[in-house]
Amino acid sequence: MARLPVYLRALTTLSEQGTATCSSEHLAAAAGVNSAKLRKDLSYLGSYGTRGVGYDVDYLRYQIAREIGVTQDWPVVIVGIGNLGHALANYSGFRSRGFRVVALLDADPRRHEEVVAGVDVRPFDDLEQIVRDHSVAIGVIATPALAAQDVADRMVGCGITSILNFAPTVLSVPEGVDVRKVDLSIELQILAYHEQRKTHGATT
Amino acid sequence: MARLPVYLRALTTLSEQGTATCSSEHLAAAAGVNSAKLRKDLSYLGSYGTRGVGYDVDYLRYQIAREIGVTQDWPVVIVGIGNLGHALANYSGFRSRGFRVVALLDADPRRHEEVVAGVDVRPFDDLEQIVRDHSVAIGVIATPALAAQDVADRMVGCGITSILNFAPTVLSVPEGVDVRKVDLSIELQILAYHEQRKTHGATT
DNA sequence: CTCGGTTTGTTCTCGCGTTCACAAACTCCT
DNA sequence: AGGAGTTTGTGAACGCGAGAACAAACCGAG
Ligand SMILES: NC(=O)c1ccc[n+]([C@@H]2O[C@H](COP(=O)([O-])OP(=O)(O)OC[C@H]3O[C@@H](n4cnc5c(N)ncnc54)[C@H](O)[C@@H]3O)[C@@H](O)[C@H]2O)c1
Ligand SMILES: NC(=O)c1ccc[n+]([C@@H]2O[C@H](COP(=O)([O-])OP(=O)(O)OC[C@H]3O[C@@H](n4cnc5c(N)ncnc54)[C@H](O)[C@@H]3O)[C@@H](O)[C@H]2O)c1
Repeated sequence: MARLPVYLRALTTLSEQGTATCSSEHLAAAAGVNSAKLRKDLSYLGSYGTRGVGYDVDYLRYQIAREIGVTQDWPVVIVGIGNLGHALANYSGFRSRGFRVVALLDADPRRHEEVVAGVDVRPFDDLEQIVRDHSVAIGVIATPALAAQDVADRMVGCGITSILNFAPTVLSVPEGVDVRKVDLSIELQILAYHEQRKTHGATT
Repeated sequence: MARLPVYLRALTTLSEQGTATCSSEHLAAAAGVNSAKLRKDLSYLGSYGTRGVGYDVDYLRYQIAREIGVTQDWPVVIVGIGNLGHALANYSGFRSRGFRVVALLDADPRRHEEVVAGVDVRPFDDLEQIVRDHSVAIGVIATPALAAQDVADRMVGCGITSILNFAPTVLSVPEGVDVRKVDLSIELQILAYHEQRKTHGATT
């Protein structure tokens, strides 16, 4: 389920606050979901709670982390080191959650002199070798929209099976490759849509 | 619906390619959805297609833009001009879609000397005045997680009713305020989850 | 040991979104 | 003008996730 990471973060927060055990009601409130939904999600992993008591925070946290795969170390490559690529490379929240940026790639030779967050920017053509050397399975695309499909094809071609795409394009990839799209303009447009309905008061 | 912006972008692409009219099948492929779903979504706005022919690209594009509210100009404030805030402020895709960044706010006085993308960074305490002067309805939070709830409260307090949150926290806001959350770590964790299932081959 | 209070795990129902399938409507060719 | 082919708009069935409700299990007090 896509909610497990949210639970994981809520549990981490609780653990840092010194909470040793918590009820589904409490955790659900921290995660912003219904308590019945939370219990159903957790029961899908197994019976890690104790009736009448609740869940052991650290134990449940480990179980969810194991289920998601955060106990492993995931090597990641980022392609397109522009505005967004810089921010992503500098983001500490990735490493702390088991994701290790092994390479930053860009097609622009002028970028290749840069070192961002301790990793030097390398030519995009190094992709195949880097993916092979580090067994990379996850790639991040932060290039302009026009280049995104080409980058995705190259990624798929050398064995990457999960792509996080920031470019505003629908990528076509073969079966078995997961793509998640983050489109900030669309997020804003959805907000604007609701905003317009609020003020304009359309009822239809 | 949350898919309208996707259709809008697909239509824009088609228009730039010189396509004057298109079938629901064609547009659905470009948007990555089922054609029946697309037709039902569009019929919700009205009957803008012609049977046996398809949809007039530019006409439909305008109708969707009007429905979403992209024909208007939406003033936006960004709070937290760190790594991510810089990238957002520099992003040209916002302005081209009707969103105008009227202010960049940060609590750190050292940031106040900076000018990012032609807009100078101002103290966070200027929030109320800026929102009032520009009738801002949409706020973007790019601060660390600990500050996010405080920032959201201040935003709500001065009349902002739509928030785009990049901090990894669940914000609690009163009824009537929309919050959309973008959490990149969660996106990666979802990919890792599927990745693990692929390789490890769990069947349960 | 028993009983009341508490909380999980699960079942059942409801509602929504998706998808199929088809009639209505339009174009073009003859 | 008429018919064949094409495409929209929509009614109906399907599937699935969400939420309510309840029984089973656990703890602690007496
Ligand atoms: N900056 C933002 O806040 C933001 C917000 C939303 C979406 N986006 C999207 O993210 C993407 C990147 O945005 P940005 O602001 O960083 O753009 P940018 O122009 O600053 O950076 C793009 C980088 O990609 C590199 N590049 C171009 N073609 C390439 C290729 N074929 N292979 C490898 N690298 C290539 C360029 O050299 C450049 O360094 C864009 O698609 C944009 O629409 C950005
Ligand atoms: N950088 C990324 O790529 C990335 C990716 C995913 C999520 N995030 C999240 O986005 C947020 C920002 O990330 P970042 O890398 O830009 O962090 P950052 O530390 O570079 O920037 C945060 C900025 O917020 C300012 N700030 C702190 N408290 C504030 C307050 N109360 N009011 C106003 N401004 C305040 C700081 O002065 C700083 O300039 C974080 O919550 C982070 O978890 C960032």
